[in-house]
Amino acid sequence: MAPPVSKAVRATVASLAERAGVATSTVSRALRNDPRISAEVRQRIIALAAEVGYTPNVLARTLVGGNSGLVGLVLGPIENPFYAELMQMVVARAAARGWRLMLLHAGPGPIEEATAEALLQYRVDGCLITSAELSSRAAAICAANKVPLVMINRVAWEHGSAVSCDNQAAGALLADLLIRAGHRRLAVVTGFATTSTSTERAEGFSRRVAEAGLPPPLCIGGENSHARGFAAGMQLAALPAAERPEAVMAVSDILAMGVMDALREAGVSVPGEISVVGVDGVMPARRAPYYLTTVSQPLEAMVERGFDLLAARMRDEPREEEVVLLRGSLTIGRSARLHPDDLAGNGQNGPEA
Amino acid sequence: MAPPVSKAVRATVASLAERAGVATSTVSRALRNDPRISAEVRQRIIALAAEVGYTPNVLARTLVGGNSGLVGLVLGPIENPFYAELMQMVVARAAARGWRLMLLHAGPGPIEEATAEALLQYRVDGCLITSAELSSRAAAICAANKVPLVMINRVAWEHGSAVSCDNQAAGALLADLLIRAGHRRLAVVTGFATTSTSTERAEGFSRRVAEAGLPPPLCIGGENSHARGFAAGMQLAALPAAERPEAVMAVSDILAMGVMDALREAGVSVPGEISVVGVDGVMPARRAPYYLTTVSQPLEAMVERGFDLLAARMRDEPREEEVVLLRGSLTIGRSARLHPDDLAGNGQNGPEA
DNA sequence: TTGAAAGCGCTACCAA
DNA sequence: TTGGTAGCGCTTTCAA
Repeated sequence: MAPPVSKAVRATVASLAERAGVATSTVSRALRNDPRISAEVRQRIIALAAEVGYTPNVLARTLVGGNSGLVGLVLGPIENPFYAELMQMVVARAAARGWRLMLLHAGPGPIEEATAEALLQYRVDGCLITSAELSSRAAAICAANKVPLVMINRVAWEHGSAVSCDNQAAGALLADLLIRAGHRRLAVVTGFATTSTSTERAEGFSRRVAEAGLPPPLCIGGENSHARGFAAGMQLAALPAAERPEAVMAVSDILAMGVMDALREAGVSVPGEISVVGVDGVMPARRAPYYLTTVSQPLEAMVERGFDLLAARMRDEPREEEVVLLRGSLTIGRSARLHPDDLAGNGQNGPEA
Repeated sequence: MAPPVSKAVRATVASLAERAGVATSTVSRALRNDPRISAEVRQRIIALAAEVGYTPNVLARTLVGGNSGLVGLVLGPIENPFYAELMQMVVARAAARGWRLMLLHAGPGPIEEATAEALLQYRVDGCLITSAELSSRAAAICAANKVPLVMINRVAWEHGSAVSCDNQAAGALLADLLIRAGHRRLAVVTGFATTSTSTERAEGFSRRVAEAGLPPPLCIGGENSHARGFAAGMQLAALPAAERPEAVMAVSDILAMGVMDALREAGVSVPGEISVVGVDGVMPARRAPYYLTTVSQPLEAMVERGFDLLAARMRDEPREEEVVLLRGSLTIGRSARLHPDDLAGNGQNGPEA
């Protein structure tokens, strides 16, 4: 084994061409399986490349006009396990497609302008966004420079496509479930009023409640965090038993977990005295002590469709900016008293699951 | 061929030079504040660049020999909130240093070789690793190509530097705490036997127990997950009360949470009948229903020191590969019965915190 | 089927 | 203080 000395001098098409006694263009073609290279020469060059451990310089390749293979990724606050799980899925599927991820942002708050610049500086092929807080200025930068944008778990605004769960349907599904179980006094714990996921889920829920002729649900919350869910739970627990809702839908699992933690800490039994359901289907909510009944988002499908949209727009396909809505699936847990017929749901959140 | 939709034609040093009536080299220097450019010309060029929305092409800049500004990031399984929190910190600190992150891996299992190749293909300046499972082949690739490697939360092996919490000390600290509280029968719930974090914490704990003349702690576990912690908790709950440990240290918070969930589900009170402590200091463990007593890792300091090490090695400073050990801080919660003197700890994990 | 040469956008070196 | 020019590593005409 040859001991590598100082700055590892990496092989290039030129060095390979020289050693193989051919032109650089021949090396370039052979390495990318261009059909008009004789099998003999191709084999020789490929073998040589492997021997010297040649790695193509993607930067140079991109410079001459190719794709960078880079996809920007903007994540929301990771306190919410949903984003963590989404990220993991994105990483897995990106690798499967041979795309590399540039992690631009993770956390609360808007993405800085300097960060958005990176999209251009590195000639990123496209960008995946899971937080609404890409500043409009940053969005404008992308639009002006034709960087395809796809949002996951958010409906798109001016520019870009989006894939999202059918949040209205999810809210309606849960409303039906709770109403069928006989619950009459209902409540909704909401997230940020500015995010489509929160408002749509609440809307779908409330509409169904209205259609059932029940009084409108009590609405509390206003932020998508465990802490806010906890506060909401305490609020509910403080209500006189006669006024307290019999069932509550939190617009996200993290909120639902907070609600459950607060209720139980306050001595209110879940689901004994109050039923709690959520939306998202995150891992921690599947386990003790929650065993949450929820609508699980089809994470893998969402990410795949998001990448499909991105790929289409990267190919400059003249398709409309589109919004793909995927249906979530009901996961029955033990956090809500349900109608016996509903206890045999698709997914199960319980100790045996 | 179909006419390709015009990609936005971006400004370049050449186009700026032409419009400004100067040479490209002058533009290049002006834009990077080279001192030997007259203020007048510099201003004019900078204004022009701003006017046309010029963005430098980092790829080209890197090609001529500069740094890519790219740092590779390898994460462990995100089921564990510790990795999610670590990631968020890494993103924040990287942005502050003007570095871009290339997210190579997130999840369990080893990093694929194809992924490791990206480090070379994109001329990444360095790589941050938080999972031990960078395959040795991938590590060899980095070593051979002089890509600086820094591990966080793991001790380094052959190649690269590392920054980690003083895990032995953390284990010892918790042992002292529990022993001082009067606990005599102790247990340890371990993670993977192959990760330094798990073994070191268990070692530090066990050594202190031995020094106190107590019988060696019961050891169960073997995997760093909530599920395994839950299983361990069930095992403990099934023990006859006379044999059951009075206190248990889990080597991570996620394990501790699993243990607590299982014990409580089995009707064993925590901390009433058994005390539980963990290590890491993750967010969810700070909240209801855990309020975990734990040793919190100094996340920000760890990331900062990790970046410092990376920066030093990127500058080719001839320093030794080093291991930086940072001390964690005790966070007192309500998951363990403690000596009254210890209840006034540094951090607090409680509803009022 | 292969080669020669012209760049991609940028920086660095050497002159002026 | 500025300009010209030679590449960085790669792909891609255009010729042979």
